[in-house]
Formats: sequence, structure tokens, C-alpha cells
Amino acid sequence: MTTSTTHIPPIRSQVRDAITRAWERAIAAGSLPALPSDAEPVEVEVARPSHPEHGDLSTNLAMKLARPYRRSPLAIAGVLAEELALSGPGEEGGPLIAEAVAAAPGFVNVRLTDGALERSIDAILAAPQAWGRVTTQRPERVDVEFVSANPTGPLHIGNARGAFVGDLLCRVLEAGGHTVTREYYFNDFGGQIRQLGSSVAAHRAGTPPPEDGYRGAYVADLAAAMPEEVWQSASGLGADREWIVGTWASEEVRAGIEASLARLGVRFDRWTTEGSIHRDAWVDRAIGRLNEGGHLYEADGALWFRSTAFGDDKDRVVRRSNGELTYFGSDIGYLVEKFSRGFDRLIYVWGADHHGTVARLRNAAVAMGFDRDAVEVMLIAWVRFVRDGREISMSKRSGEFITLDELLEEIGVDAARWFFASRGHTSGIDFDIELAKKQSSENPVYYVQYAHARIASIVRKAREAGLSAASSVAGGLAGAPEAALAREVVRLPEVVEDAVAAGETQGVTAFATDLATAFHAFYRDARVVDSDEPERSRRRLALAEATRITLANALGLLGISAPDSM
RNA sequence: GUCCCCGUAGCUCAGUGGACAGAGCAGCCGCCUUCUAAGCGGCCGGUCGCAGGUUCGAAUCCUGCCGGGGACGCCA
Repeated sequence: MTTSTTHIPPIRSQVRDAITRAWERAIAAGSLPALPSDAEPVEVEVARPSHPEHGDLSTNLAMKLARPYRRSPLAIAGVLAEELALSGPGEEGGPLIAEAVAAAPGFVNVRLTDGALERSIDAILAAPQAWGRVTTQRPERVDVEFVSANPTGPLHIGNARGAFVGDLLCRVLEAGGHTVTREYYFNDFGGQIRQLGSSVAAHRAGTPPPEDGYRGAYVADLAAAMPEEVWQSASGLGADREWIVGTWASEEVRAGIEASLARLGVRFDRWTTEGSIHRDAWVDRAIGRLNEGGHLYEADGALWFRSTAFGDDKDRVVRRSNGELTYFGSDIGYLVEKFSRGFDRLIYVWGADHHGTVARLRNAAVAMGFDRDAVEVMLIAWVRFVRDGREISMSKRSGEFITLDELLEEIGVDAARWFFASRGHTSGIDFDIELAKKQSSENPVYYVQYAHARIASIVRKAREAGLSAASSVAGGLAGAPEAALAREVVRLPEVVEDAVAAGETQGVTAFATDLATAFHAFYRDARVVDSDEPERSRRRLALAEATRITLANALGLLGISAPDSM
């Protein structure tokens, strides 16, 4: 596939640059003073006004300058607007700003030229793959660890949010120019594996299940699926039965988890076991590094990390008095192992119940000589699953839980992805399965997909009529329906920029909804396929195609399909 | 008791320093001989939990309180 790597700069940054230059010119011309050297630097901010009559973009620069300049914001805005109106061609060749006006209490409102919009639309058509990818001044190698559920049972719906949010974060980082490794970490040697082994073995042997064992239906399935030779070797004289069965069963479960995640559209680059971190001496290295810095001490037979020296409220045990590592002990080894792979940043996507362990992890990172800010933890609030007003337990041991696969059957991947992509990760959510099922048919995701399918249908109709899209929309955005749609289409790069900065996708779903609305209005007001007006028709087709690409790329960023028909 | 998150329309949620606070769903009224009605137009709906404070400007930042959830282990 030949794809251009051309990046189209967001119009918002073009305008920001133009305002910065206008400000500098005003200073050079003496119509505005230079910023006092002791004043705090003022950043030029450009935002979309909430009311269309205020123009396409606006800046609050004059209001921020009012205090250091000791002049009225409106007067400063007047100078900036005047200087902006005199702006020469933008960097992309051709005038950018059609009109700049000062407005109370001190905004400068900017209206874009049709030419600026046309250049952006043409660039989409020339390089559809690149549209919506943004450049970063400092691309990073980022490791994102998420899900990381131990393979003692299938993923349940409680794991869904972390899986989607982690994957969405990865997609956003990639769209922002970063290189991402998706990583899954799990325990392959602890007591949980033995517990699973004894549960499965009891089923196979027909003896009562152990107390505190796993009880879900999957345990019976595993017992039935276990090959005879595994069972034979586990049942041999002196054989470590629960270990042999547990090891076999957990790998079986892990493979099932991988398959479930694949159905969600989530794939991992790397599966790391706690055992390998231990075996490959990463924990020893971590302990060595901490020891060198004098951050460890022994007490009551256990090995402690002096986390309080970094502001934690208590010190933390690395190795228990029985010689076994704590979870935290493995974690610091894993931290060293991750950094050894050359990452600039490690992101952990954890359930909010782990918030108490964040401080010790970052403290240990600092103690071992890493940058505190290079270790980030994204805490995902819980989803409370409810059916008919009753909360559903998520315990694998009780056996009463809904698997991820069952959830997908009920509401579908695209609707589930949209659900989590459109909400922040910090607030707790009540997820009523029956309500979700009922609402899935009227989920906004279908509204957006429908707009995409509608355009695809128009393109097919056009082809039948012998019409093809123009390669440029130049001169074609003068009509009101065209201009309104184009103004929405060109926003994608800035939406992605904001998503990258926030690590969140709510802005993308909101934008996709707005763009779908804009297209449906265009569809109502402007006939695209019209053999009597072939040139206008060809330009409208080009604009429709640019809209389709934008919808597809926005949905693609969220891992949601963009169907050609519905 | 200490710490973290949340509280915005009937419901589910966006908006986290800017201009008259938004969307979807629910409710009510209208629109299919014309490129997909999974659509379009209109109406209804808000003390942004409460009280102070900072600011030219606060849903957004700070403090306190109220309400909901979570965490405080040599568990994972």
C-alpha cells in the first residue's frame, strides 16, 4: 500500500501561529509593549467558540495580557485583531484568516477563509491514511500494561473496562506519534494456580471441590477437556497433582483469555509472567539497586523498602519472612525489566482499588534512579454491573459471573467500545445489562456508522450515474451546506491532539457525533448526485468522500468498524 | 481516623479557567413519490450537591461540609 506520510497541520495550530506572529508584529511596531521580563510567560491559547456567531476560532490572549500590560483587554484585542487582519498568506500558502474581530470582554474572534478549508479538504483526499495522525515534537516509546488478570478463569465483564480503556489509550498514543507496546502481566507460579489445579482435579476425579476453590462452569469444562496423558502424569505416584493440573489449566485459560481479547479487538505485543521476572533475576537486580542506595532494611525476618523516605505513610515489605516475594517485590523487578527494554514511559492501567499501591511503586522507581514522572498509573473506576436492579457478583470463586464473551453476545463490540470510549475513566459507572441491551439498538455509535454507510451508498449511486469525485474542492465551499460541513470535517487533527494530551477519547466520540450530525444536515440540504450539475456534483462528492474518510479515521482510532452499508 | 475518585437535565454521561452549560436516551408535536427515515426539524427539561474563598471571569481552581464508591496486609 502506498500511503503518503504527509501530516496536515491542524488549522488550530496554523491560527495559533498567525496570532503569535501578529502579537510579535504589534510589539515590533510599538502598538503593544513588550512583555516585562519579570512577567510570567503568556501562552497563546486558541479554542473553538461555543457559539458559531463568534467565528471559527478565538483566542483569549488579550484578556491574559490585560494584567501585565495594565491595559483594557478589549483595547488589546482591538490591536491584535487589526494586526491579524493584515496577516499575509499562512504558511500553507494562501490566506488563512478571512476576518478577525475584537469582542467583549476581550476575545479575538477569527473566521477562516474558504481557501484554508479547501486546502485541508484537498489534503485529506490526497493522503487519507495520514489524516488524523498528528506529529509530536517528542515521540516516545511507551509501555502500556493492562488487563493483567491472572489466568484462573475467563475474563468477566469486570475486566472489560480496563481492556477497552487500555487499548483506547494505546490507539490514541499511536495516533499521536508515539510507539506503544501493549503488555499483559500475569502470575504463573502462585497459590492461585494450585487452587485452580485442585479445583479442576477434584472435578476430574469426581470428588467434592475444595473449600475456597473455583466453582464456575469453566472448571467442569477444563476437567473434561484435560487430555488423558496430563491426568495420568498428574495422578502418578508422588506426582504434584495440583501443580501439574494447575499449570495445564492456567495455560488453557490464558489462551482463552487471549481469544476473548481478540474478539474485543485487543491484541497484546507481549505476555510477561511473574515467574520469568523472578527466574531472570530482575528482582535480584532491583533489590541490588535499592540496597546500593540504602533504601532497604531487615526487620522481623522480612526485607523492607523504606518507602516513607519518599513520602509514603508506611514502609513496604519486599520479601516476606518465609522467603517469598510480595507482589510489590515482583513489581520492582518488573519495573527494572521494563526500563531495560528502553521505554521512555511506563503506563499501568489498574483498577481504582490499587490506588494505595501507586505511591510505593513510584517511590521505588525514584529510589532506583528512574524518573518519577516516567511511571504513570491510570486508575480505572469500577463498573457496577446490575441486572434487574440487583448487583452481579464478579467473584470467580462463587461461580456467579458474566464473562466478557457473554457481554459481547448481548451488546456487540462496537457498542461496548463506544460505551467506554465516550466516558471518562475516573467515575464509577452503573452498567445495567438489560438497559444496555435495550439501548444498544439506539446507541449513538450506530448514528455515526449510519452516516458513514450513507456516504458509501451515495458514492455507489454516483458511480452508477457515471460521476466521480473531483480531486479538489477548490471553489466548491461557497455554498452554505458545503461550508458548514467542511468546517466540521477539518477539526479531526485538533481533536486527536487533545485526545493524545488527555489520554482520553471522549472528545473523539463527541466529534464523531457532531460530524455525523453535520453530514446528515448536508444530506438534507444538498443533493450530491445530480447529473444536471456534474461539476458541482463532483465537488460535493469530493467533500462527501473527505467526510467519509474523517468518520472512518475517527472510528478507526476507537477500534470501531465503519460499515459501507447498514 | 487517613488517603483517592465521583456528585451537571427524568435517566446515562460530556464539558475541568472564558462568551447565553451540551449530547444521547426518555416525553410531546411535525416530516418518507426525490442520493439509506438506524434520518431530519421543533418543543419540554438545569439553585452544575451545599457554603465560603481566589479571579476581570468559576460547573471547572482552593477550603470546609453533605452524599455515594473505593483503599488503607509479611493478600493478589
